[in-house]
Amino acid sequence: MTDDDPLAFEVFNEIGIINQLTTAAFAAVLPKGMTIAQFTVLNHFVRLELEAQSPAKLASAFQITRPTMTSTLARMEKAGLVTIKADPADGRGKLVSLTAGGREMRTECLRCLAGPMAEAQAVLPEAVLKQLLPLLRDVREKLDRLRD
Amino acid sequence: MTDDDPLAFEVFNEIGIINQLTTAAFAAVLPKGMTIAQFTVLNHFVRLELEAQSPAKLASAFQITRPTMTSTLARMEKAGLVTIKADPADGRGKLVSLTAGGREMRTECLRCLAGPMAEAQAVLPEAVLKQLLPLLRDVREKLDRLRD
DNA sequence: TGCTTTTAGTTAGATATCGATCTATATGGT
DNA sequence: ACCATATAGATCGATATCTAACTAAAAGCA
Repeated sequence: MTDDDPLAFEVFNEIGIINQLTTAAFAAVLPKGMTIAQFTVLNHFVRLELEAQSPAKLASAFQITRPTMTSTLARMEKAGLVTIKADPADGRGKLVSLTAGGREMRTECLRCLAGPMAEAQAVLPEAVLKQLLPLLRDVREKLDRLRD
Repeated sequence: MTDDDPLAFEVFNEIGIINQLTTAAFAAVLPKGMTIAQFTVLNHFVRLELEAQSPAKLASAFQITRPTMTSTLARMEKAGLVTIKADPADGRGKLVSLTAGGREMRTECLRCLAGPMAEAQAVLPEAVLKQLLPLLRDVREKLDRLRD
């Protein structure tokens, strides 16, 4: 807003607002009971063609803490979107798998997201997005490396 | 991650991750009990040199809903960071003001944030940030307009 | 004036998120 | 083999966020 802020601060501020606007818009159109967090998990399994994955790996893939993933997975299991079994190879671990219902829900979510997505793409010039993507990837990777 | 995603989707995804990384890093260093949301309110008052502001205007400034602002302000009032009075000019409204304690807390937060901020700026080339800022502002404004 | 609509704020209920802490199991070093 | 450390999950308590629904007051309009 003002000029006396560090550049990075203003960048992070814009990013925060954009994140809020997009997640709110997307969440609003998802099927009743579905959330972005849950959709993200469904999408992860399908896109990477995973059979089974541990909660810890899922948490780390999305940069969230294990307790967060525990609670999200519990809701997803309750909703019949995933199954959670003990890991036979590791007494501490669990293995999460997608159910058929989870797969269908992911497809349904994609259908629901298409509208807002198209709206966004309609107002955002492709040139801007193409410029943004590599810059954001660079920032994300550098911040990610900073994390440890 | 994969190539078959719409460009905008990937951009929003990167933005989401960056947001998560930065807010987590900043939140971690704030004084006990302080949060990003509360700091943002403190900062807003000081930067814009506001005497008093209604909760509704604050909510709209940060793109959050009024219920969210209600709860954040309630915690801030309890912590002695702001005062909340009835608006004499509008029977429905309230007026929020910073207390001396709130002002001090904002300064203290800035001190705490300086470290992580410097770390971030150290790894993020200024050139990249300078390129990013106008692009992000453009995207934010367009998405914001889409909201209504 | 009086009714309708809009706006401000709150309350309730839900999810996501975190840090701190606990239990159980695995791993590593002596 | 044994003990110390590290890792996987779960539990707890807190905050931020949303939508839906409610109350009260202002604004608009006939």
